[in-house]
Amino acid sequence: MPRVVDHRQRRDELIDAVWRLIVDDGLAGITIRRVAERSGWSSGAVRHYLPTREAILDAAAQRVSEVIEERIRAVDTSAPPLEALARLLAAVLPTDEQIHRASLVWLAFVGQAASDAGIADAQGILYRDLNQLLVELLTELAGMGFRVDGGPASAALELQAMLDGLTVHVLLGRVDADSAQAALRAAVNRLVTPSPDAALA
Amino acid sequence: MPRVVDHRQRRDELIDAVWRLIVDDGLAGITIRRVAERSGWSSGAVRHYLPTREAILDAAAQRVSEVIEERIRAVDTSAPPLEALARLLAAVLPTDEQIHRASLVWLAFVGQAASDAGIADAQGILYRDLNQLLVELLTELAGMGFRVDGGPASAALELQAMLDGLTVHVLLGRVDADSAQAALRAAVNRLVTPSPDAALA
Amino acid sequence: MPRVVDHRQRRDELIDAVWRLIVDDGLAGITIRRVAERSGWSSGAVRHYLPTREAILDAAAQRVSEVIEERIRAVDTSAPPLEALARLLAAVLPTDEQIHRASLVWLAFVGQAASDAGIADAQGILYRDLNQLLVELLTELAGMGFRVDGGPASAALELQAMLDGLTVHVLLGRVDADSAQAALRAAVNRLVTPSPDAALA
Amino acid sequence: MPRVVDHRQRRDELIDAVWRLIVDDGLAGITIRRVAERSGWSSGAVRHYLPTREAILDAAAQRVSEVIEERIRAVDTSAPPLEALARLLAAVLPTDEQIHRASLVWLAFVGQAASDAGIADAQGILYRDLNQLLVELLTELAGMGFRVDGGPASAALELQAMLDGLTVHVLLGRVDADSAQAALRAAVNRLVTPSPDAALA
DNA sequence: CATGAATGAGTGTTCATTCAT
DNA sequence: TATGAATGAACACTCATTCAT
Repeated sequence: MPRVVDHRQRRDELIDAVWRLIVDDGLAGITIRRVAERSGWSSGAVRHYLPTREAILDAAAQRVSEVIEERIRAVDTSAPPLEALARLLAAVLPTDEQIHRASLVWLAFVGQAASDAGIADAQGILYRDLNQLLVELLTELAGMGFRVDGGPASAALELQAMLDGLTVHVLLGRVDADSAQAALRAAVNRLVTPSPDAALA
Repeated sequence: MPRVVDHRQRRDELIDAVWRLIVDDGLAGITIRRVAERSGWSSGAVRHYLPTREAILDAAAQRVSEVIEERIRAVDTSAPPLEALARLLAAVLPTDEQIHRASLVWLAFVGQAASDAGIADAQGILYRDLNQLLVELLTELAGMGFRVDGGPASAALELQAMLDGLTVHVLLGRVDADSAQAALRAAVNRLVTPSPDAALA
Repeated sequence: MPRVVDHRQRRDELIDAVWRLIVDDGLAGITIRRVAERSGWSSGAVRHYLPTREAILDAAAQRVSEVIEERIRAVDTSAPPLEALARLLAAVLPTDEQIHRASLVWLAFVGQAASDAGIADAQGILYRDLNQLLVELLTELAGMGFRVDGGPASAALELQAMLDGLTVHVLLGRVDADSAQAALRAAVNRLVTPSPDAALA
Repeated sequence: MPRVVDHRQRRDELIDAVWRLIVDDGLAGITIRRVAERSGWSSGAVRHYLPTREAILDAAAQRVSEVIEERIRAVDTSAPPLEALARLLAAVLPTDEQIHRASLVWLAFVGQAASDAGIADAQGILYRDLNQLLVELLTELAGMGFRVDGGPASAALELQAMLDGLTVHVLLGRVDADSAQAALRAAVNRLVTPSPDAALA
């Protein structure tokens, strides 16, 4: 049993080294040797936990999803739904160090997803999970009498697109994180409005 | 007199081969040998026009910008501004074969832009040019009495983020092109509305 | 535990292969692939011990100095000083197989020393060590009442020049080793003569 | 006829470029491309005068011999023979810019001569011509009543060895030109002495 | 005579991977 | 579990050489 913990921890150390390499040099900078050097282990030891280069990249990509999912789950959904929605979107925008790093790695993999099934899977799960959560929240809001323009599915699609687009632009230094967050809030306010009925009530 | 060769055309042939390789195998699939094989030229001949791997990638990235800029310029801006705006956004979404290919290559490079100055430059120019055009159109609309929510700069930022986000999702098969286009149109209609004054007139 | 290997011995094997290549084809014949073939190892294995071409050449050049220094140290300096001097010079002339091979490699590197600091260093050490030893012996002889024409420093310079010149000519087949040795002995006898005082005694 | 002059002149230009490359980077720095760049001609043009790399190197090596032979022939042999001998040796030591450059190129080729017949030939001719001239002068001196230690052939061998050895050491910065010249003069004076008979006369 | 386009072999080097210890 | 020796293919790049113009 303690062995398992060791194994998990060692793998995490290695994946962290992979992330650092990706942040510094991009995906092209990932080689087993460099992962070994960065992590302080021998290349043979790396192989025990991440046997091939593909495994290394898959693990790093999967970890991105895990980290972001964790942030999503950490959002307090007991708040008023409109506030919860805003917090959720804020949680996945690259606003602090942790999510910024994770997003940089995500960005590095996005281009690979088009021609690499493993990467596409890891990113697809993240996409679908967030999409599902957005649809749920928007459906809940609709049930509470809010007007959700175009319906929950369509609104979720718009928000998620804007979220990913803003993430790209923030990471590439074209937009600052505050403007991105403001833009996202404005979009939410335009998509989800108090219903006329509610206003009458 | 030396053999006469149309340098521009040969370069274009080679870049086309590079694009095909990127579409098929992603950026990692680009090697000088493969470019040579795909293009039907020897590796030495490739070197005449694209002397290093970096030059190959830069040329391919720059071509993305050129192709998309061309599509932007081809949009009929003499149409009513709201229609022109819609057409512009439709023109850069991956709806037909040409822009789909270009966008796939764009996507492959997006992740590299974070750690490669040359790529970042080529993509930055495209970003700024489109941003400027969006701001201009939205400013024009504001001048015509439309209400542009948050002002032209903010609205342009939102639209461009959604555009890039949708592009990513369409390319990765998460959203179909029609839904993307509909989402974009809906966003425009929510951002740009006939002013109350105009309604009275 | 990793496979246990005698690094020193493996390196020596490789350097020996390098020497054989230099003797056969000159410096221009040194490529990593050829070193691998000659030594019977794979190119990747060569890299373990001599990671770059420069390292290969430096190691080969350094070995020349080591081999010749060893021969110098092997000279019996307890013999009468005039005899010791003659033996020293004979030891570094290409008279037997070992020194002949070493001198051929030395010759191959001499031309490189003018534009390669690493080679120049390896050869410079050898030059200075031999020069110092010559000066010491000549000084000793002067102290014993011999007349050293021009003084020890000047005489050492002359002898070392003649030694290297003779080496070149022997290696290039212009002079046979016996004539070279005779010439060197004659030069010594002309430079170092019994003093008139001693003659009187 | 004027064509021939052109051809000769063009070749000389090219060989001069080769020399400059050798002086700067050593023999390994010689490539046809670099010769073309240095000379200001296209690589195709170089080929007209020096069709292969081997031809380039042979021409450069041969020119060394020509330049040095010219210097030898320029020595005034009408001077008193002992003086003429000193002047001859001084003329071929790297004392001025021209002979220094030529000697650097000579040095670069010396190591190649052991494994390259073409180079060996060019250098062999120079060696033999100088040897012959030395033997002649020494024989003449012997005929004039001087004592030539060991006889003209042996003395020539010694002087030529010292000359080449000193050249190497001067070029590699181990000995300055003045000391070299002094050493050579001292050696001459030791080898060639006024005969006792002559002294009586 | 002169150009430079084109070839394809060869270079040093890096790499993922295997495996004996 | 862990090491690092060993392999050999692949990489970017350079080169000498050929040849159409």
